[in-house]
Amino acid sequence: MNPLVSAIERHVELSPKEREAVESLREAPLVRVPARQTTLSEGDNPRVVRLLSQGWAYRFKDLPDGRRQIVGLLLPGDFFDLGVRLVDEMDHSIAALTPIAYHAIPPETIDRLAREYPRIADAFARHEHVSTSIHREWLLNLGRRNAFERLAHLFLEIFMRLRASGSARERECDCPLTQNDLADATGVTSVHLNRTMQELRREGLVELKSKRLFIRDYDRLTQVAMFNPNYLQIGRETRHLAQ
Amino acid sequence: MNPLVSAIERHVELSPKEREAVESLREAPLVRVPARQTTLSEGDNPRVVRLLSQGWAYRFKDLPDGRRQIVGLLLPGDFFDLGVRLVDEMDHSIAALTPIAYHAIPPETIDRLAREYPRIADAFARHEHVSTSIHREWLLNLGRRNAFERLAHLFLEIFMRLRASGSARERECDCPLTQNDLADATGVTSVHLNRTMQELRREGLVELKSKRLFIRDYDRLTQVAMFNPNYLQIGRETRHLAQ
DNA sequence: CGGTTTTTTGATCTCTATCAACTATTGTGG
DNA sequence: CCACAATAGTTGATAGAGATCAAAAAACCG
Repeated sequence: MNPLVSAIERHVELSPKEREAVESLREAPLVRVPARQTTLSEGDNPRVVRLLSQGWAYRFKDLPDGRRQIVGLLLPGDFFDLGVRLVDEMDHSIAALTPIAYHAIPPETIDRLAREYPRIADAFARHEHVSTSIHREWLLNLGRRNAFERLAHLFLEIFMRLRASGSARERECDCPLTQNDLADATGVTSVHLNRTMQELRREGLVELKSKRLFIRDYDRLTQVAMFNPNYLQIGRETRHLAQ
Repeated sequence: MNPLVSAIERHVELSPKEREAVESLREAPLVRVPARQTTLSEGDNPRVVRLLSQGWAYRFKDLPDGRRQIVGLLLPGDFFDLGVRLVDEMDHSIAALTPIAYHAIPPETIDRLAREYPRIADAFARHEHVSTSIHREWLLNLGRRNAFERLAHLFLEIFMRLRASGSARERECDCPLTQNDLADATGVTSVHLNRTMQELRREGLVELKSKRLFIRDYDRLTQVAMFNPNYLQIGRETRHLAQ
């Protein structure tokens, strides 16, 4: 199953015709960006809707003095801002984490699809809604969880999102983030992140080696992270697979 | 100028007919909620779109062990989740900060308005988009600013948002949050928040007394907060007033 | 294989949490 | 309008999580 269709079908069931319409988005020009390159900067005026086809990217913001915060991860099948056409200045930046390829879709195509197929419009809206819910969960993460819990939570989110798109195995998945990236996502320094990661490892909860994440104790991990998957709006059947 | 119309008109210019259509939202039944009451809980299935007419509210999430994080403020004129009809489980809760009154609008009314008046649909979308941008700025706030900078930033956001809706004076505005609320919004304890607030006062930046916020040194405040108003998408003319 | 990036370690400092009063302010019923 | 209760703000002492700085070890890459 390809992550693009499933990212939409996770939200609504599609008729064959609708699925075909969604698939047609893949005809939009494909743009490749090397790893670690910023593809969209705060202040830019984005002119197309982007649909991530391959690779991982992240949203980030930075402060004048160089402090940086990753505010979200983009996985294959994710849109970068469906509502972007309405906005004239990006409030944040987006960079490739790995080499990526995205489809550059003219906003009119999105509008047309949404107009012709109300269920697809709903799916787009839900996709945006989930992105926002994720932001809120991250706010809780940064504001009220400690480093250990935060990292546990982040790993679980990655694992759950990948599994929902069919890209994870039973208890492992890709995770191309460096400790530096993880530190920028969890709001700690990389030194402290390193120590926190060792603790997760020592506790037999999670291991990360050669860009691959291994969940060693799923139950205890969800417990220490106080992970409640409802914010991801993953359907019942998918959530069921979690057990 | 009433905050409802201006909240929409901030985003797009309306024709008299469009303005009338927006005004018609105020015919929706008005619901009153006493201060400090939770009006919508995580897990609930919201059936209407709510438009805050009077008073302040906040979004929050909490952890099983009682830690709580405020993830956003709702001011008069704000919608609580236009996209709510698409969702079957709230990912967060909403509570009244002061006594509030909101309009309970059937989702069909929103849909109809959006269908009939594309510019209003755009305004709705922008409103949602700004809410999301605010979440991202808060992520930066919690992840990378220290307590002093965070609080300075929060005060500026409140001031700027109120001023954009015409509810602030030159250098002061309402601010009904207790120190406990401010602590929950900035991710620190109330004791530490108290000390941070004293420092802001001592430095001659901001004062808060009897629920009223006084900006004592706007320039230095924006500087220490590293405040960049672009995320609020406040129009050029409004931003101009900031000086 | 040599150079770069990433991970790891140790020592020390600082910011924020915690706990436990205490004071001031606000609000309410008599 | 006062009295008292409840809420909100303040203080001090101490503990702990996470930051900082500097450098070494390990992994990765062309």
